[in-house]
Amino acid sequence: MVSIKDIAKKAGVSISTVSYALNGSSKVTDETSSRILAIAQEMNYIPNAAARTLKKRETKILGVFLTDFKGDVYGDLLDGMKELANAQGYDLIVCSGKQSHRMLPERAIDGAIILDQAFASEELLEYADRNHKIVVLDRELKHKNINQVLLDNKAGATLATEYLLDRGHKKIYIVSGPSGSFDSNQRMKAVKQTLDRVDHVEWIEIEGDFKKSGGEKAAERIIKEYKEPVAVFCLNDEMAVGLCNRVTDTGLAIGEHIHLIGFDNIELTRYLQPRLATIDYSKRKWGALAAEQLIKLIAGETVENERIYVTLVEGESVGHATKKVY
Amino acid sequence: MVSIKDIAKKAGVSISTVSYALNGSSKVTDETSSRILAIAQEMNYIPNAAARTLKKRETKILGVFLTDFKGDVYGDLLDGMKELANAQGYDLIVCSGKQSHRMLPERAIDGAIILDQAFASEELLEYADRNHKIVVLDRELKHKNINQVLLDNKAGATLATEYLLDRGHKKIYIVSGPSGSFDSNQRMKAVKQTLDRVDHVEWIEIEGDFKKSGGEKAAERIIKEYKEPVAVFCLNDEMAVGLCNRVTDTGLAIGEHIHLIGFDNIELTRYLQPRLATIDYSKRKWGALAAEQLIKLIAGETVENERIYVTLVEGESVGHATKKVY
DNA sequence: TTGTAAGCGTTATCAA
DNA sequence: TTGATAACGCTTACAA
Repeated sequence: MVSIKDIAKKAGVSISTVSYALNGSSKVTDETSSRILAIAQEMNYIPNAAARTLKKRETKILGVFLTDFKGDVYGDLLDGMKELANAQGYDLIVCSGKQSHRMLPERAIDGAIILDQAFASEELLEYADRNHKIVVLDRELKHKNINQVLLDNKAGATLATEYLLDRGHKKIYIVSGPSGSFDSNQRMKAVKQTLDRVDHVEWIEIEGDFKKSGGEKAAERIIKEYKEPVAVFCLNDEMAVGLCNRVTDTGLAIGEHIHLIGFDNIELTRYLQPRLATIDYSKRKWGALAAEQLIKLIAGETVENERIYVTLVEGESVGHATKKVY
Repeated sequence: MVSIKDIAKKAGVSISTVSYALNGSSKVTDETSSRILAIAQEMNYIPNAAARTLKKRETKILGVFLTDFKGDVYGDLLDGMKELANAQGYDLIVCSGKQSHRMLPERAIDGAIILDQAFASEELLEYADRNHKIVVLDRELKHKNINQVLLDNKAGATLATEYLLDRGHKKIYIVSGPSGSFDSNQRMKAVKQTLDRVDHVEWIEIEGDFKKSGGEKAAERIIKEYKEPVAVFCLNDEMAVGLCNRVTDTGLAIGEHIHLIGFDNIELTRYLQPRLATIDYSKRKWGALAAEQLIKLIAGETVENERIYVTLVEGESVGHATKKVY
């Protein structure tokens, strides 16, 4: 491995001069500088990240922590983060699993973006106490070293619920996420608030898991209980997909007997028939904003918590209820 | 930041004793050791990765390089890698984009797994020459520091083609991947070999891109040229999904007018109607094997190139051709 | 069993 | 403008 020492020897200068030259400092003459640069090139010099990090106490790397590498939400989100990070001179790495948590306290990364309910809040607070910078996308956490960039779940869930109500539906199933999920809980709360304000609407909560299997299970129950057209709000699209899938085997039709709306607008839904009504938001922007906030935190700037806005996407999966008189 | 120096001071021992204790060396008495460990705990000591790496010249981190963070193939593949890596004491990080390449030469990782056609082979060979360890999943590359773990594309493409032939199809469209893709080229070659051996079969190649849009475009051409039932082999599932999607708008039916087979068995296809015939392989095993080979390379062991075996998954997307007499 | 000290490859301070 | 040198936090050969 060739180090600045080797270059210094070959160039007949000191290591500090080499370091300055390599870092483009104006302290060294253009002449020496270009001579050193040429030698470095010729010797195939590559700086050593560990040494630089040890000295500078920064890696210029951001880490994102995910529950697993599956999941349809991640693509654009990560691309958005990467794009912004790169533009600011940072690299982005994606990690998953408990083992990789150590990267933050051991300073293998300059900061972390969290999208993993399995990453305990207490652990995050510990790291924040040690002055590590964190952005959370999946919970509320108050700390000077932690910033939140959260979806406007309340607006989204309200939008979806009102959409069903506007179309005259009087019986609504809500398929929730796992009980620990922040997004699920927030969405559920908004749904209840909205429904509590109206009369003559029956609603039933079914506990789901944010995965396709949860939607399938919910479908089974709904089919069994089926008497007349009903509406269903799956608190995420992935469950809506599972539900659709399960329903197509039966005589019931989405958008006619079962009126379905989801949340997330994942790519997969574009391949559903009929098109799924859902709640949309820019995953790319979400990622970029998270990265931006993290970089600001690292730079020592104070930042406000941010909110990602959502919109309703209509779809033929929700039709009008057949009129009834009470 | 608390370092071993601080612990040494508090414990009244030297830093080397602290280091030995922390690393569980038997050179130090259990008594001193546990005293030191207690103090370390109490002081909230966390080792510094950069310092350790600088000294030991290893990070215990493996890097995977992907084209982007989208793509349906990755989930299980990455989980498989992570699982094996973790079991062997390694962490896995996922990187994307040219900027992150530096992690390998700068020694921020101990080795790399490549699944990104945009990562030039010349660049990889340079790194290999510098003694960095690499496993490639998307090309053939001969070097003592590079190992290949490739899909058995030939077997898969042959299986798929023969499946269509067995069912009596006489006109077959092949939708290829982008021209630079190793997988596409290998699959295409096997298709041609198989088809060259039979008579009375007409086949047409359509250049695709391995993305949904490529399948959609191919669908448009096939629909325009449609006279009687035809077979289509999309060289990956994602294009098959795009093709299906485009076809459902027309009067033509998959499995009846257009007999379709894909390659990859991505999760998405499970939500297609009718079920897509395709070529399957264990993405999890593929990932695990890649990680295993890389770790062996890093350990200095010599390893043989490996091959991932594939199987045919039948589906209603391919029916029997209506008999014809020539 | 414990301590001393060198060294990993950088950056950065201070002198020259 | 350049050079000597300390320091970053750790591991490890060698000495005590």
